[in-house]
Order: sequence, then C-alpha cells, then structure tokens
Amino acid sequence: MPATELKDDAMTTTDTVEQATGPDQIFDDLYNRIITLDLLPGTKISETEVARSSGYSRQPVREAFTRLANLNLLLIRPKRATIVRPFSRDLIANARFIRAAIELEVIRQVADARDTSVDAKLKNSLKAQRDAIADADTAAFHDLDYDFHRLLCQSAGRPAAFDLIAANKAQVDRLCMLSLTSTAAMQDLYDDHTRLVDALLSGKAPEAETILRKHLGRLDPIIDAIYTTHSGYFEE
Amino acid sequence: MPATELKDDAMTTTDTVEQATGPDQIFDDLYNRIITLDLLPGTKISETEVARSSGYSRQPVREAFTRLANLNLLLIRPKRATIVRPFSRDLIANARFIRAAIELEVIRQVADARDTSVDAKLKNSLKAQRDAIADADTAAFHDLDYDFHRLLCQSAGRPAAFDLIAANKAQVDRLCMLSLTSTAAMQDLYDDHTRLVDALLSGKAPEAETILRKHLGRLDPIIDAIYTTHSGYFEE
DNA sequence: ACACCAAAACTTGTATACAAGTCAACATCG
DNA sequence: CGATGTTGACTTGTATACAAGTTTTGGTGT
Repeated sequence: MPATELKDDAMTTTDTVEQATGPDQIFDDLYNRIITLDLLPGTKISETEVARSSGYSRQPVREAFTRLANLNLLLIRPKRATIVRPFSRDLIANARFIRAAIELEVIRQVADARDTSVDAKLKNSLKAQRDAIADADTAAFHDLDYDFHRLLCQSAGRPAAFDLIAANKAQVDRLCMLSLTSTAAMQDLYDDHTRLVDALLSGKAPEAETILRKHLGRLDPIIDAIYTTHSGYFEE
Repeated sequence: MPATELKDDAMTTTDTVEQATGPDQIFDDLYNRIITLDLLPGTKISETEVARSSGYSRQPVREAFTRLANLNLLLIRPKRATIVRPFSRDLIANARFIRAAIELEVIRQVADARDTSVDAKLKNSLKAQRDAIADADTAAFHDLDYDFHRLLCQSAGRPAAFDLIAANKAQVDRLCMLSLTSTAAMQDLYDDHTRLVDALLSGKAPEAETILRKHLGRLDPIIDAIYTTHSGYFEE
C-alpha cells in the first residue's frame, strides 16, 4: 500500500525495523483516507478532533499533519483551520513534471545498465497484470501498476527514487480516483508496460523514453476532464 | 540565500507574505549552520539546548528538527539523541541522481519552449558571473550559480522544480564546502553556463543535455576525493 | 426584516510538566 | 586491579494547560 511505502520517506528513525508508533498510525490512516477520497478536498479537519478519535494527544497529530502538509495533501491555515488540500492545476502539473523527469532518468539508467536480478520480478509483474485484467480487477491492477514502477527504480539501482515518484503520483492518483478506470484503459497501460520492458531489456533507451512519455501522458485528458466536471474540488 | 528559498518548500502557511515566525527562525539558523559546516556531521544537538539558546520552547524546535530531518540534514535517533547527519555515499548519489533528472527535464523544456521573458535575466546572470570571476569572489559566484539554475527553472515555467533541485543540491554542497573552489573551477562552470545558454536559446536540446550532464558530473571527482580525505564525516 | 456589533465557541501556536528509554559514570564486589 | 551492577543525568516522546486569533452565532437596535 502507498502509505506504508511513503512513510519511509518522512521517516526520521533509524533503519531498524520498528512497529508503527503513534504519529505513524495517524499519518497512515489520514493518508489513506485522503488518497481514497474518503476525505474530500476542502474537508475541514481538526487536530483536537483527530486526537480524540485516535486516542492520542494533539502532539502526535500535529506531527502527522505537518508531514501530510509537506506532501501537499493538507493545507494548514494558521489560527483558522486545516483542510484537505483542494486540487490545484499548478500542483498537479508540477507533480506530473517531477515524476516524468525522475522516471525518464530511471529508465535511461535501466536501458543503459540495469540490475538484472530484477528482470524476473518485472516479468512476474507483467503476468500478474495480465491476470488482473482477465479478472477485471481494477484494484489489483492499480497495486500491480504501483509495484511495477517501483521495480523499475530498483532495476535502475535507485530504489529511493521511487519515494519521490510515489509522492507525486499520489498527488495525481487522488484526482484520478474520480474517474472510473475501464478494462480498456488497463489494457492500454499494460501494453505500455510490456513494450517498455521490451525496449529496456534490449537497451533501446530512446524508444523507451517515447513509450514512457506517452504512458504518463495518458492521464492528461483525464485530468482535464475532471477539472471541468469537478471544478468544485479545485482551489479558488 | 538557500535557507530562505528552501523555507517555502516546507511552508505550511498560505501564500500570503508573513514575517518569519518561531520555527522558521530556528530552521533557518540551523540550516545555515549545517550547510556552512559550522555544525559538523556527527555533532550532537539537543532540543532542550537549542530551545534555551533560541529563547523558544521545545515545541517549535521539534518542528524545525523534523523539517531538517526530512531534508536529511539531521538524524533523529529516538530516545538517544539528534545529530547532524553524517555524509552518506548513498544519499549523495541519490541527490545527484534526482537533481540531474529534474534539471535535465528542465532544460529539455527550455530548449523546446521557454519563457523568453527570462532571457535577459539569464544573460545578466552570465555577465555577473564574469565579474565575480574577475574579482575572484568565490562566495558571490556561488550565489550567482544558485540563481542561474533557479532562472533555468523559471525559464522552463516550472519555478517550483527548483525547490527539489535546491534541496538535493544542498546535500552535495554541504560536502563540497570541504573543498576549496579555485578560480579555474569557476571558469569551467562559467564556460558550461555560457555554452548551455547558447544551446538552449538555439533550441539544441541534445547538445544542452550533454553539457548539463558534464556540468553536474564535475562534482563527482571532488566527492570521491573528499570521501578519502574526510572519511570521518561519513556514516558507519 | 435587515444591518451591525459583541460574545462565545471554535481553530492552531506555544509553554510546561511528566513519562519512557538510553547511556555514562561510579561505587561495589570478586 | 578488573568486571559488574546500580544509580543518576541525559535524550526524545507524550500529555495537558494556556495564549492568540478567527469564525460563527446570537442578540440588539434601527
């Protein structure tokens, strides 16, 4: 799940494995609720309220709020209130830009000199994606898509790069939750993935770049559509 | 200065201009001291101590600590202590990777369709860099270099992209403070800048990419050298 | 009924007190 | 003299109380 991965991004503890502590639980819970639109953009959310319902004090809640605000998922208005951050054309464009930049460099690295020990996992992922499409299981496909792009970072020898990709991906995914994903769309994404893997394993960097740009660009018309149909969830 | 720019990165307030509040002052102060190596890697730093010397309570200090830890400048070891984060080969490699990825996409955008209103500022910056070299003013050149790369982001229409570049640049700059910058090195950097601007203004994207990769790669031998001469500041 | 003002009920920001864990110094025993 | 156990002085994590500001609500006067 996205939250558990992203948690490492803002982790301040050592690399020793530790059970989820107070702020982490609150962070994960709120993160999931925001990402899944259980908490809609603009929803007011109070430190005191979350503290009560979570059983913790306001202090851990504040820490979780800060981390979520740094991810542009919460908007803290001092002395006023804290709300789930509305969508923003500018923030989304930035997130798209950053993700594309990093992932393009990732696949360049993969095409040039990849970690071949990840090859099997990539092929396994493709097979699992095929199965998810056969079952019309959109949720499973979404998770597999997430893992697929993480595997690409691992193959590039830059697993940490996925933290940034995930953070910016979340920004866009939250928006796209408003659009139903059809099996046809899944098929398109899967075809991109297979063609991308083919190009990467044969070292065709320019072709891989073209495929990835088109792959990431598939979201643009969806974003535009949602902007017109759900303008109420956007800022201003 | 880097700190004031970076502050916006972690800003949680609205976009209204506000005077520096408690945590921001502490953050800026610590940020500068860490970046300039006034606080060396491994230095123990206590919330209580900083709170006393700054006149604030522990709470604002904690917030500043968290932000600095998220930038990989502090390492908070729960219940043990907080130290200025030692250098890490892995973190530096990641920072180099991320910065290169973003800046390469930036210059591709500039070469493709730039904001021409920034052209004059770029040329002014180049002239100022020339003057700094003539005066052998390394500090001034460093600041101009910082501004130059920010201008590139503006020219690409993605000023926010510079926040990430700056954050990762700081990670490397802190290390390179250990190496004295010669006027010869400045001249090399300046030559890169001029050739980069030439390529960008004539829309030669591939050439610009090559120049930028070489430009960013100039730090690699310096990093390696410092790793051997100052291994004590590295983790493990 | 409507405009306006005041007070109460919110919000986040800060300070202080306490809890839990780690580490180091030191006394004590073999 | 050395190893060891215990106590104390640190550290960060958490809870609570208070301060400052905003928004809403209700009453009052016109």
